[in-house]
Amino acid sequence: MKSDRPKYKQIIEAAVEVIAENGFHASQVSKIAKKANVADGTIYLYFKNKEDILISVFKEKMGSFVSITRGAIQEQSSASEKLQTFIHMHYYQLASNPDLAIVTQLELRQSKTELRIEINNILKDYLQIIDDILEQGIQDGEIRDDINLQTMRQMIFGTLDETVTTWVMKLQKYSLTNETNEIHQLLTKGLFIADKKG
Amino acid sequence: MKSDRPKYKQIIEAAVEVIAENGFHASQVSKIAKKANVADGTIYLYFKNKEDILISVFKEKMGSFVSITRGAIQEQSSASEKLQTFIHMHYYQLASNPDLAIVTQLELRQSKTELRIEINNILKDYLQIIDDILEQGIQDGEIRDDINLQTMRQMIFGTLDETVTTWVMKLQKYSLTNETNEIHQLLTKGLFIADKKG
Amino acid sequence: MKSDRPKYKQIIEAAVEVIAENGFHASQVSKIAKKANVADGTIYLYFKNKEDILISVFKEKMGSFVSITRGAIQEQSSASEKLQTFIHMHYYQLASNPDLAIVTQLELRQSKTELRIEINNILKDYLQIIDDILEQGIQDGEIRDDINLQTMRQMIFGTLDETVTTWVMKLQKYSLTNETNEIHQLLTKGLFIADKKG
Amino acid sequence: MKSDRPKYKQIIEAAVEVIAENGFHASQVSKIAKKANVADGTIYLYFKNKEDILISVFKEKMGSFVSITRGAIQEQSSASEKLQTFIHMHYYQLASNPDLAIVTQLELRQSKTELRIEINNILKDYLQIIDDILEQGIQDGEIRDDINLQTMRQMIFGTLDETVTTWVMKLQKYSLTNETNEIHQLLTKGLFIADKKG
DNA sequence: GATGAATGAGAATTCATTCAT
DNA sequence: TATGAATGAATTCTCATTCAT
Repeated sequence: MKSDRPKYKQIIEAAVEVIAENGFHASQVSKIAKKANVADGTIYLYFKNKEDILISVFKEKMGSFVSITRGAIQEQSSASEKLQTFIHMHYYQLASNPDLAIVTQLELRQSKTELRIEINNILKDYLQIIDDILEQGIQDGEIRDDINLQTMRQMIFGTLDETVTTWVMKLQKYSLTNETNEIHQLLTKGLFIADKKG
Repeated sequence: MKSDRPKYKQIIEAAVEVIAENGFHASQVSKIAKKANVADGTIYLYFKNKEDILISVFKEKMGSFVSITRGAIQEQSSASEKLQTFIHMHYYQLASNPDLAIVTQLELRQSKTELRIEINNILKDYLQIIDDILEQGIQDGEIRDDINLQTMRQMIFGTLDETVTTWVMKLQKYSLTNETNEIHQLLTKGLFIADKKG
Repeated sequence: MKSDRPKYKQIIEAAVEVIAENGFHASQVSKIAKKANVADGTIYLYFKNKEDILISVFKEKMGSFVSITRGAIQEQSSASEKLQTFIHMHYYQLASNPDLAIVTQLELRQSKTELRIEINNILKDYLQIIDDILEQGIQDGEIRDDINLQTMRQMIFGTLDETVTTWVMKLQKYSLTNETNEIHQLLTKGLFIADKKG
Repeated sequence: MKSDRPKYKQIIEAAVEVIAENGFHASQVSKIAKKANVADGTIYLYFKNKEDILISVFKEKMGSFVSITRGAIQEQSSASEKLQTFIHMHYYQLASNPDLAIVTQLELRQSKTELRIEINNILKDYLQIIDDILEQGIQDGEIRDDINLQTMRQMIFGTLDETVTTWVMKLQKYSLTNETNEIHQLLTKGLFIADKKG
């Protein structure tokens, strides 16, 4: 399996660094090869083309993202706690990998539309975690069942994504994980004051 | 003022069409010039460079977006109604301009990081509308004051943005404006069932 | 018309020189551009791609080849004289343009098979001259009518082509035009001694 | 002797097939290796480089061409019969190996100029057969002695070569061997009607 | 202002060849 | 001998931008 070969990982790691530093378009394949200590041509033994490197970085990282996040969540019982953990892990993992955060929030979006579709497919596994939490919450009577699950998931992911992008664009000057509680509050209880809801 | 000159609008409109159809990178300046019925060189009498076209499309469209949206909102009194109107107008305006939606949700994101900063600046006027609604809501005691206004705005914008992007990527197969109520509900009351909040 | 623009001819002439000197594959487009005193990109305003330069060189030169040869031939009356003139002109024109001879006899053959087909099409006008001579000769009772005209043409062209290629490969060390009479004799009377034929 | 080793022949045969099918330039060494069921590197134990494969194919095939042709010819006595047999064998052997015909008539010509010289050397043994026939014919008084032997040979070979190339490019749609008699007639008696010669 | 012919920088990718095993 | 993973040189072509008219 190609991802077992050591050079594969070498190239992936080099790519994250180089792309975060220079942006995708300014990241020449030769630059990535150099940082990975392989020949230019070697890249093409592992990746179809330059875009495939980007996709693969995302796939690879998303894979561990998913398993780590799932691991953390299953230690929680209620949907509320699970959501809290999801938010925390999302922020935590990106905050711990600023290079990766730059790649996912900025560089990955610069790809061609067709690529975006592939990216979305890879994202599905991750979004499924949200869906699972929501489903449990609905069954437990914790989460409202009068609204489309997909819509709820879009709010959650859209909110997290926007907050991370803002944080990246503000040059990561503040703690992202500190936002966890506020965001959890907002997502679960909404903008409006409860009394007013009655 | 340059935007009064007839060819300026011609080029802007041509650019929206060409970019929506081909994507930003595949939209050669010469293609835009052709569709606008001007010479290639003429583009550069109105725009600094190719990116400036993209920015200007966004600025131009955002300008009218902002004034139309503000117009609609001021007819409402409560923060809740205003937010509802904001959501509706956001969806409505993009749904009425599918080409523009493609440009804002997909193509505009493909720009270089430095450009994204400029885009964010243009966006500020639009985001200010959200902030104004939130401020009023807080003052009126309608909206919670225990959470950072910026955070709330990020949730609102992030949610809208994600829902529109999903809609564009799903090839606009369903009605976006129909989502207005659900999204308003979700944003204001949150995911969780009110009873559970106590 | 593009071939009227001065740069077109400039590039064609530069290409003949560069290709004759270096061979087609070793003739970088940039080298041709430099010799033609135009920018690399300018080449592509006049030619589809590198192969198109080669084709165009051939087309252009063949065009004048055809008209000059036709002009010379029409001053002759008998098929025999016309054939003699054809042979002479073929040798004379290539001997006067050693660079062109290298291109037609060696470099042009190195092109991809699909290209060879296009080359053959261009050649048709030239081969038609032979056919015209043969037809006249047959009608005049000068040339045998018991053999396929195409076959006769293949002998004539094949013989001329082979003699020129040999001359090019022997580094043009002898006079090609001096061969005219012998070749004419051979082609018209054959290898065998007439007496023996009876 | 390297040509005794089994993989040598394997590679040669694979090369003929691959080159005939794809053309020389599109015939990657790895493709030839795959078809020959050897590793890429193995090729280089038998051949200096990719061109050497092409040359060796030609050398190998030409070798058997020469011996088969010589064998057939020595059964004939007169120069006329020998020439007839030579023409027949030339056509027959290429018509029986369409792949080889493609390689000799089209692909082999696409090689670099230096290579063409080496090819010509290999060809010499074959051309010598023609020279031998001509020499005998001259001594026997069958063939004219007023014309350079080399020139006569060029006519013969040029004619055969052109007819075969035409046949290959016309996708081998007609019988090549059927041409034998006409070509023999033409070469020996010439284009012109005998009566006219006097 | 308007034109559009000319410019020229810039980088992904292939594939013949090598060499450690 | 045989392998095949790794190498890295080498070049076309595009297209945003300019500037003489």
